[in-house]
Amino acid sequence: MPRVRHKSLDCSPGCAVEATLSLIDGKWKGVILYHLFEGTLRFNELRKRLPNVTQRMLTNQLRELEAEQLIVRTIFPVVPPKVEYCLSARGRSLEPVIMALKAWGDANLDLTKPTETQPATAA
Amino acid sequence: MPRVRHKSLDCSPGCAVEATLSLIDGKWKGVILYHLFEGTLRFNELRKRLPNVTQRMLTNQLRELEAEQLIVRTIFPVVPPKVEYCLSARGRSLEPVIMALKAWGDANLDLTKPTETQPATAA
DNA sequence: GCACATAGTATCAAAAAGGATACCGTGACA
DNA sequence: TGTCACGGTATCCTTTTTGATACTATGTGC
Repeated sequence: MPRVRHKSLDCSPGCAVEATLSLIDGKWKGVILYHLFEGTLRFNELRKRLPNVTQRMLTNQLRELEAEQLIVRTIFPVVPPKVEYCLSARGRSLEPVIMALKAWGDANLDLTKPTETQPATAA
Repeated sequence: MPRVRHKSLDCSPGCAVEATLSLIDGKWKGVILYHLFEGTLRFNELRKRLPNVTQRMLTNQLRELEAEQLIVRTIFPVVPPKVEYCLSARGRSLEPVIMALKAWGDANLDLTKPTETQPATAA
């Protein structure tokens, strides 16, 4: 059982909000989950989608998500090593949360992709 | 400007998820926002609704939420001091997010209120 | 033998988040 | 004068999260 954000929330109203947040609030977790909604991905595939993530952080966060049973990690007995990650049913049920987060971010935050897709027209 | 969770997300797909999370992921922020959806609250009213929160943490988190323009802090020129907190329009637009978090937590997490409402039947 | 691909692990350090506790300023009232 | 209500602030400390960097194990192919 990883980090417990609140020792005891005494389940006052709203505690479910905090409890859910505590499962997904580590750096990169939100975006990891977002990408896994598209389907199963391997370690390096995930890594390529997350700019600037370190191996260590990616591993750590994946392990925590796994421990909370939000994702499933499948190890293949082959060489080179092959490991796949996909959402569990429980993880998949977070879709409304993740999509609400994305929708709010898209609507309310100025997230500009410097170049690459949209050449400096809105930058 | 408080903590920046990612120096630069380069706005890869899904970065809005992380960006939004970074605004609400401090301890107590989720539940603070939840309570403010019911309406304006004073410092001590909030405090009473959050078991175990320290003054320091409550103040800090409120200040951060204010800095991100999610809440509005109104100071009344009276003694004893009177300060009110309410959601900004921007903060109010987070309702789908907060409610999705709560719904998921209610459905998927075993949040048992030790006693008070339900005398030790499920504890 | 070496290089490769893959998914890590190990170790140390820096930065950030959160906790504990005492203290503070103001006007009003007895 | 002291006490009260209120919303803090100050200070020091502990814990957690994240970062940086080097190293690892395995089979395969040259």
